[in-house]
Amino acid sequence: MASVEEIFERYLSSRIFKDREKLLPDYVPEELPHRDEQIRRLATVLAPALVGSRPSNVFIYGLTGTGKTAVTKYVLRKLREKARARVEYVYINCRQNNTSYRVLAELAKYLGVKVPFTGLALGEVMKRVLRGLERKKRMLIVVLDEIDNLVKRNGDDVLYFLSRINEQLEKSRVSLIGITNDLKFMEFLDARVKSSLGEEELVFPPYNAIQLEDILEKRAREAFNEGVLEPGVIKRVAAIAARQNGDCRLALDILLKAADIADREGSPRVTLAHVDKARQEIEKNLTIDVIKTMPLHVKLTLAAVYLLTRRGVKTITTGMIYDTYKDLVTRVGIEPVTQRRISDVINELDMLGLINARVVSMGRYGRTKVISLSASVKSVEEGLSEDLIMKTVLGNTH
DNA sequence: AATCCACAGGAAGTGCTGGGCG
DNA sequence: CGCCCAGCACTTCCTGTGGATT
Repeated sequence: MASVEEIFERYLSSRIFKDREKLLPDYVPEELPHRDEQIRRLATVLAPALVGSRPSNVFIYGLTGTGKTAVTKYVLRKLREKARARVEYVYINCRQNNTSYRVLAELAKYLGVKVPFTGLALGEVMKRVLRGLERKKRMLIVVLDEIDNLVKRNGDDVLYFLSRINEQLEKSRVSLIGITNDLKFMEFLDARVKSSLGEEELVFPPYNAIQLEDILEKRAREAFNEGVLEPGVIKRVAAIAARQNGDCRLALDILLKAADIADREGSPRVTLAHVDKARQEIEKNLTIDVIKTMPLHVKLTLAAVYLLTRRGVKTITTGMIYDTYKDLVTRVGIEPVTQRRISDVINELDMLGLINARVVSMGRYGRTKVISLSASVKSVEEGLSEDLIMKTVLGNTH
């Protein structure tokens, strides 16, 4: 075991990083390669704000890691500089603030209006937001990132409110920018919200391997000392990310992790082996983190799938999972939830990417879902065993 | 061609939490 | 204090259905 001094000392003498910050996910670089088209279009749409006229609402589509958030922040920052305080923007992430109430509360907080984090009626929060806006006397651009999280759970009442808010405002104006990685998102919306929100649409295509390489190359020059990357490292990282729908965030994640691993090992260079290790570790940590934070019955359901898989069952169905689940539950002395609920839980696990579920008709033998584990058996095992109850349940099941 | 399985998944409601407001 | 609010995990009750078997 290295002493604290040794750890710090080694970190300071690291010859790998020049500026590690440049690889962190919230860093927005001064240059966004291969997004000129999107930057130009967004700037064109927002430009009217400079002369005090309300820009059209914008809707931005694109898979994760295609630069949607980065481009939006980039353009808005420039806009605010040029506009000299006449234009402001709020950025609200709807994955963290995933209810109608929380989004409005976040907006209120930005406006300097006091709103408790629970307890009020929605209408009351809307009133306060309105009052806060009038007091501001500004052009405000509201960015709702990962907006699909909001609508799928809560419906579009907040969106409806926001999209018609200008009718109730005299001294201020509001424009909306909605960002989503769900391409079918618009279908969920009320027609009126749809037409209002989709005044302008912007699509962010995924990066291909060559573009990713280019981006990584530029970023690596800022973040690393010269010559620390073994040849082929960037190509490998780009290739992995390109396979994952051209996800640039993932690419930067892997690169950072690989460098961290190399650093920790005291290696003077980042090698291809480090990249592979980083990819595995990221994948594993992701699933373990998800599993750790799941509620008990979801964990038990996943455990049921895990057990059936380990027993070598060929086609796992909803009914089988429910039976195994009930078995596990009674073993810990808890009341089982209904099959209806487990049916939903299975869908949740599917969406989290931990399992793979698809509806299949087996004719005479009914219509059900066929489920398979899609996360690695090992990470599931590890994720579940962090839970004390799960540990005992799985412990005496062989 | 009709049947019927084993669920899917919608709708509505309940009970609880953690907080309002007057 | 009593009543109201949003959100959540869950229940109850329900209708719908693809296709192998009869």
